Amino acid sequence: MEEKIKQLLLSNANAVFGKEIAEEQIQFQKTRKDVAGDLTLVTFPFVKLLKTSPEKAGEKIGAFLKEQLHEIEEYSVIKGFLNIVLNDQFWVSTLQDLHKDDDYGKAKTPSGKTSMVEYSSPNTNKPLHLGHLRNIFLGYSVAQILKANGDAVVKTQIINDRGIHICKSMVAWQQFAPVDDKGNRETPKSSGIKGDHFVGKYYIEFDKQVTRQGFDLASSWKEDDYLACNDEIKEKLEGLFAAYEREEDTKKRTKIYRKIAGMATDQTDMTRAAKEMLIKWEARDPEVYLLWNTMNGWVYEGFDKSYDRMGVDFDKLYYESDTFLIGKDIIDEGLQKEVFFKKGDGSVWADLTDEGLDEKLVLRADGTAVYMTQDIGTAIDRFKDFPSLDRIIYTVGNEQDYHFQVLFLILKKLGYDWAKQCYHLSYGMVDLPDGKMKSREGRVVDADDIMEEVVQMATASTKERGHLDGMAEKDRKDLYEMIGLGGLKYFLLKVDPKKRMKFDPNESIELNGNTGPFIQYAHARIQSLVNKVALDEVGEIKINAPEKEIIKQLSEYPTVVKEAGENYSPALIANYTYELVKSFNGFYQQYSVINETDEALKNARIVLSQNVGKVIASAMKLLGIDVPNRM
RNA sequence: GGCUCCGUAGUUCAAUGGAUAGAACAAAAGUUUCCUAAACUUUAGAUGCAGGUUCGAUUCCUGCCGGAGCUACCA
Repeated sequence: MEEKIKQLLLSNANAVFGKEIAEEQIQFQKTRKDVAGDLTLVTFPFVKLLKTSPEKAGEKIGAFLKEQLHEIEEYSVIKGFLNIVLNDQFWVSTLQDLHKDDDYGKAKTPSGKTSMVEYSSPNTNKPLHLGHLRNIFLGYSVAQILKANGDAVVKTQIINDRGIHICKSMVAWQQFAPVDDKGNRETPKSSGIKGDHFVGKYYIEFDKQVTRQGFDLASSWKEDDYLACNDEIKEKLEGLFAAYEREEDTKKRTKIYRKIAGMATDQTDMTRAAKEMLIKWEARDPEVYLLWNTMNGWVYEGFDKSYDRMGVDFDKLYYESDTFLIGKDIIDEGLQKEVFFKKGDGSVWADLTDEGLDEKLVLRADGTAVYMTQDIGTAIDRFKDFPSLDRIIYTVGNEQDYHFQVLFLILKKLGYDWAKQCYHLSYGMVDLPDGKMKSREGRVVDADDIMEEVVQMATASTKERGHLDGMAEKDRKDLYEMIGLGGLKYFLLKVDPKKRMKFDPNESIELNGNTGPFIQYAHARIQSLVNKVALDEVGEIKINAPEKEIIKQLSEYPTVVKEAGENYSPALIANYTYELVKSFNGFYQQYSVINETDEALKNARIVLSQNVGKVIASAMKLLGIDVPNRM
């Protein structure tokens, strides 16, 4: 309808306004709740053009439109706002149309675009945490939304299975894992710990031990009057040690301790062991490779279980152990082409100072790859694998904004046209009440734990309501999962992805109010309702104001799906659905559907309810959330 | 220090430059002979500060105050 009015005004601009107008001047918005109207045109933009008051402009346009369009019942002008009331017939046919549409909300024609969505880029040295959950749910949902908008979508994952951090877990396991009487080290199987958690335990152990070693080393330097250090470091260390001994507050003391240890950590035996292992790994040392394969295998077993519970999947996997080699080749080529340059120590850099950025390391002096090396390789590999690819969407936290700015720039400098089609879907961090999560220090909300917890909560509150008489045990279990995970997903997706969000593990995830279960409950109730009536033939339909309001909301759904796609924002879908459900709940409370005596009105309410249910299910599907028929 | 992002009810979140800044939770008070009360209805409560642009600013610009991130031969 908006489009119809827009076209009408544009093509009759001379008749109505006496001159041509620009499309941007025609601005619609939703009519305020307390004002009669279904559609509001903002008339301020015409004031200057027509040299008249906003009221007069509104009158003029209103009169013209009413004359032209039979759908317009009446209109009113309040200040700069032309409020248009559409007649009931328009809304009845709107309802009938969307009722017939099984794919309501989705694009009617393919966009012709192929989009790759990367979400989840786990390191294989520790289990997933709450931050990954936001990342994974966000990326999965964006993939669904892009599909709904007609894209062909490839869901992918980049598995960071190599690098110094992996070597740290490996070194720690070699050095600290308990050995049984047969001489075998502890494994996930022997310890009963899930594989990813098992490896993560050793990564944390590495950090703990290396910190202690670092401190000890620095202390020994102190004994020897910092013989091993230059003056600047010596001075700093002296100051830190003095502060350490003076400080009484344990927390601050720990902080200083870490700082001292950090300064010396690079020189410890453990760090050296990890670095040596990385070099051996890149040289494909058989022993190191075996260890690496074994430990990564443990982690994948764990990840698979987690992904399965999350209900997400991938079409194609990329491993950095493969793509870093491509990256290294490209670095060579880039050196030839003088996109990169080599420093005296052998390290390779990209000079981005002309672009207002700094120099960026792309290969270490010892020849090993850094993150950037493999990210270059991965991108190239992807466009090789999928020649029809139009764009890659990287779902990665905003702490890496700079990294992606640099990556895309380097790809462009290397001459890849598609670099401009790469988009960093940058989402805000999940904060705990006392700040950021630090996985290195083990200060995280674990993904498996939080999933389990929220399902437990869903189980408890569902049992409490007791709506499940006659339901099989298996179905109940599935329902608890659906509600728990639905609550968790909705919680993480309802917030604008770009914004940082807070999560308090002590306050459990809310299941009342603006939540997943609130929406799931509305769906269950609607199913229960429509199951009570025969729906084969829709007879005559009549609507009143309350029905009209909800039809209006339903009619906005396709626009919301489109906007969610354009903005990569599942939050828009979540908020829309919440508003829809709130309206419907109010309606449901006040008016009876199956006891309505006016047949035409009853028909309308049944069809309306059914389609609210349809849109709820469709919208939640786009968020990766399932909805139950009973709860 | 440089660059970037963020400051909205007690708390967690909304608001393409548009009308009287919306919800939820927490607080207070109600609604079950009736389609699932995980619901519904009331009440109270907010744009960090100071300027500027605009018919109109939570939104855009400048400064200040407060918080975060990046600025690693970490990932």
